[in-house]
Amino acid sequence: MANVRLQDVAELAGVSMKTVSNVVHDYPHVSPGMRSRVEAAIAELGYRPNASARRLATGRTGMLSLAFSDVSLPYFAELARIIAHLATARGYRLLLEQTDGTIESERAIVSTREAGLVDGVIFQPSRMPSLEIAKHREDVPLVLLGEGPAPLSVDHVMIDNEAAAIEATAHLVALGRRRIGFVGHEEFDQSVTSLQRLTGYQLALDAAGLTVDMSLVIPSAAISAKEAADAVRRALADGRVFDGLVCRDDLAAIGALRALQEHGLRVPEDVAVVGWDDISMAAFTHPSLTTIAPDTGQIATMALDMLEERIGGYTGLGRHRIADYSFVVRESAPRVD
Amino acid sequence: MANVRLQDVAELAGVSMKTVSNVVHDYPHVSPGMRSRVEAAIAELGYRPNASARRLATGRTGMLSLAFSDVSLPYFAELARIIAHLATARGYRLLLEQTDGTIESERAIVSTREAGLVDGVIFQPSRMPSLEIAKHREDVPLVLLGEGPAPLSVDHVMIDNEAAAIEATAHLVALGRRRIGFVGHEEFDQSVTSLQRLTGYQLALDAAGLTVDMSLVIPSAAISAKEAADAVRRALADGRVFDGLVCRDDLAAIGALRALQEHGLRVPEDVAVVGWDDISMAAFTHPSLTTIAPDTGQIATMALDMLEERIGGYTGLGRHRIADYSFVVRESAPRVD
DNA sequence: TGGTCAATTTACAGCGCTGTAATTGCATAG
DNA sequence: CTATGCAATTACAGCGCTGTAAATTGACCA
Repeated sequence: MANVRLQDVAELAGVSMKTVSNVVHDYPHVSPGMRSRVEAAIAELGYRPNASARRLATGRTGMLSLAFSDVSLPYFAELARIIAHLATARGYRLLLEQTDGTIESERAIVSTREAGLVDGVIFQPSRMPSLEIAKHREDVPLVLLGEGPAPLSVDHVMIDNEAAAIEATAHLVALGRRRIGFVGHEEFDQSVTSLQRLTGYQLALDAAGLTVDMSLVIPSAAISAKEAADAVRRALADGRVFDGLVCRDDLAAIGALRALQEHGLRVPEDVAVVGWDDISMAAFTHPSLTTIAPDTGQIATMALDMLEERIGGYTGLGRHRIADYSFVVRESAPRVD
Repeated sequence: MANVRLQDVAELAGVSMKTVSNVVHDYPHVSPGMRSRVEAAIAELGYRPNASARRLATGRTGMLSLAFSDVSLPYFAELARIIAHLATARGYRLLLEQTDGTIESERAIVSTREAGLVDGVIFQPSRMPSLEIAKHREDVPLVLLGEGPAPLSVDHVMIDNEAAAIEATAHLVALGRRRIGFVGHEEFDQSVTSLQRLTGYQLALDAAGLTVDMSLVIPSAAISAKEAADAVRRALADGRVFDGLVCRDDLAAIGALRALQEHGLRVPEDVAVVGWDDISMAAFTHPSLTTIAPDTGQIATMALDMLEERIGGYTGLGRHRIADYSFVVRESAPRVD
């Protein structure tokens, strides 16, 4: 059971280490006789290759790390699932890194203390602007998710947050809503994501000839259903009146739904609500959520494609890819007839 | 920028490799002068230790793998979050492995092809019985989550599913419910978890002098809100009548809530619902969910404690630890007055 | 019987770091 | 002024695998 080495297998089979190595790797030019002899020896000794040694010799780890604030946020969990699957299909294992949205952890992601830990990193920052990321960057291939355009020395994948926010807001306008609020962005220390969505919201109101009423822009102490619900409760208690709500994400929408219902307001009759992310739960809330659905499969694929190109040695400028999204209409803000 | 080695730093500082290594590791017996000289050289060259080489030399990887069916299930995502945090605090990084609940992937988890990939594995099986796990087991430290008691050569952490199911069911009985169903377990190929919960449900009904009506035991095609909702919809369309529902997990409960509401039934007035897991969403559904809340922090801590003992060389028999849970009463099955 | 060429197989030098054992330097005691 | 002991530092042999280049084998043909 103790550590069996390539050497041991080689001795038992009476061949060189390299031949055993070739058999293990299905190297084509190995004669059938040799192959079966070696395989027998491998089976007899219960040999298993040592990953660390292989990595040291080849310089590749076969691992990618995926970094974002918090896996327990459904959007990230669902994204992690997809990326993990695709990465596995490409022969990589996935390391999970949570930053909790603190800038220190984010810096730690970008400037790794150790070399040779992973072959590449997929990172969705929430605090660091890409300018700083570009500076801190070490020589590990890196692809950013969900960041805005910026001094690009690093690859990016994102959806057009602004356009999506415009679409969501315009949908509420088309439903005849006039007092449309925005819910769930950070109160201070705005993330780039929230900012882009807010911008789209404002642009759409503007285009519809509506003015933004700042009392209807309701920040939340954190990205969570709880904080969003609290924020909306306070706004309602405060006497704010709205007939439509664009939410920073589905969690905020779920919190808002809850607060509205507690307050005796009907969704969508009294207040129409649009969420963001299309987490799987969005189809099962009551009412179900109309929401922006980023094409996470495409996001994951684009990110992995670019990452593999970098790993393969590509050193061009940062690329900036826009992934698709769709607008999923459900009960909380039904289709316009 | 190219690879700087310990050797390079040593030459620049005019000392031996080992001294540099000692500085890097904060080895106590290094004179202050030497230390600062070496640190200057490290900074000048931008040296970063190579993880693979270190691992090969020490035999430790500093990585744990966490394996379960699917990170996008909220319970697992939330568990992963906690385990990742605690693991980080103990100096480990977490590798994510999803099995999709297939027995092949589960076998792959237990009988790793490569040695030296991770120092230990935390694994929540959904298909493999622990007897088979015990057989397939390679020599990587392993702790199982959520498995039932069984031929124990492997460590386990679980909550008392049966007792919790009894408590949940008894709560509905105490609310005066007499036609209590069970929702959301697998239709075929029952997971151990579902089985234990079903057993508790039956025992509690039995203890209350109620007979189990098999038409109220509603399996679901998969562990998801969607399938649970479909199953409940079919049951209702079928004319089945119930006034209480014990759900295999919160996802099933959320699906059930949705199907009941579509059918015009009020929760909890017409049907009281109890979920399981206390995922963070459980407090924000409408109505919020009464649910079994496993102490995931404790589960994670126990698992890591045992795993570290194994990594440290402990080779005793498998231990079987029972973690706490609490019963959280919310709107979907309110407190008995 | 060689000669030629391609298919197999091998020897060996690292990959970069750590553990062990040995060595050096230096202060204190005798 | 030497003996003693301890702290600081070093030399070096691996950890187990792979890539390279060279060696061997064998088939086939002249």
